[in-house]
Amino acid sequence: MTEKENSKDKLIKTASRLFQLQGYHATGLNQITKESGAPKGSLYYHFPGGKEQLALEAVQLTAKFVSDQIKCGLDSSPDPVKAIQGFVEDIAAQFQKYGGKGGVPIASIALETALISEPLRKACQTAYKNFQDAFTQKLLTAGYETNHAKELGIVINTMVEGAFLLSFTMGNSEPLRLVAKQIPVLLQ
Amino acid sequence: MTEKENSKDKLIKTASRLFQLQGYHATGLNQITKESGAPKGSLYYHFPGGKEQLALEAVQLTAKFVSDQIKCGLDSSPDPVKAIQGFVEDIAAQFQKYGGKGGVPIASIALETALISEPLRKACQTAYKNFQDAFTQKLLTAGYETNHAKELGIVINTMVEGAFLLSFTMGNSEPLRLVAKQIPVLLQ
DNA sequence: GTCTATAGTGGGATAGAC
DNA sequence: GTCTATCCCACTATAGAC
Repeated sequence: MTEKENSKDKLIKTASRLFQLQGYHATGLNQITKESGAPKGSLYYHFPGGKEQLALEAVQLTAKFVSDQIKCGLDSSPDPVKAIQGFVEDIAAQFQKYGGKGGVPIASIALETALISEPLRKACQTAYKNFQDAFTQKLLTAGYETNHAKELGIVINTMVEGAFLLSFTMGNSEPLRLVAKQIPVLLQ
Repeated sequence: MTEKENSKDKLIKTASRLFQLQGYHATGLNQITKESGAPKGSLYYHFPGGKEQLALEAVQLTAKFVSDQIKCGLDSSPDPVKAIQGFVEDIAAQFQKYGGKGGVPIASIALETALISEPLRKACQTAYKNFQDAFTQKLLTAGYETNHAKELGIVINTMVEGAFLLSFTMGNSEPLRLVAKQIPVLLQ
């Protein structure tokens, strides 16, 4: 295995960041190759499917990153209420650290491409399902009834996504913090 | 006053629909003028500020439409729990009626433009604030304490937006329906 | 108020050398 | 694996006639 980061990985990483920041249509392949530092001629070699394929792999990278972040965050406490609440508070803190200028993972690509690219829509769908599963698993481990845990996993995911979207738009972490505050009510 | 719809209104209405469906960058001014039926040369006469100004007025139109829809929906019952729950259920039903292909109001433009156009960001922010106020007012009328009503208004807004985004991406109204189901828990 | 033409830019994608 | 050149297309915006 190579120690150095190869061109393909650099392209995916940069694409992942730029798509999240600027959205799908506003991000050009020129900008991606330039900022990635990858050779300019290598894009269509690694991604014969062009922009769509690159976006697909970028979504998968973002999804894995976020998914790991959720699972790691939920390990902070055996109590699911404290763990999930703490996780959302962490997101709020992280949001403020970047001045609310970091973009919203997955959501931009999901909204822009769900109706025009079924592969991209499915990738975003899979991402969200994995997020939900992470919450659901935590609740199952804590003894929640199966169906209840599944439903709450989805609802928590919706709250976090919605709060992220609102905090981003308002330039203010209040929605994220308020969602964190309501977690105990929801999980009572 | 003119009985017929003027060109400016037709442009705003079409822009509002297309931006919601396709997003900001994927929607061209050519398509808007064509589908609106407005004279092709009239766009920059009515909107000297170009695409940004048109989008601004489109966001305001969408915002007013959604805001009225919320207020109207919340009038269905004096009980805030039933009213809000019924409203979210109505959204879910409406979502399914259009096969989940109607796009998400405000969110697409918010995500695509918040970092590149402060006027558009503020328009989206104002839209969300109005949505939140509608929920908050309902809770205040029902006797909820001021601060609690404000916080819940924001949280309900985040849940609806998040559920809309997830339902749209998953092509499934389940997130919206599950959020409706949790409203009584949240507002207990 | 509306029309046409066009400037000027940048997009995604391909071909063929190396 | 990488590079350069290039094609074709779409976009926003402006100028100037009517």
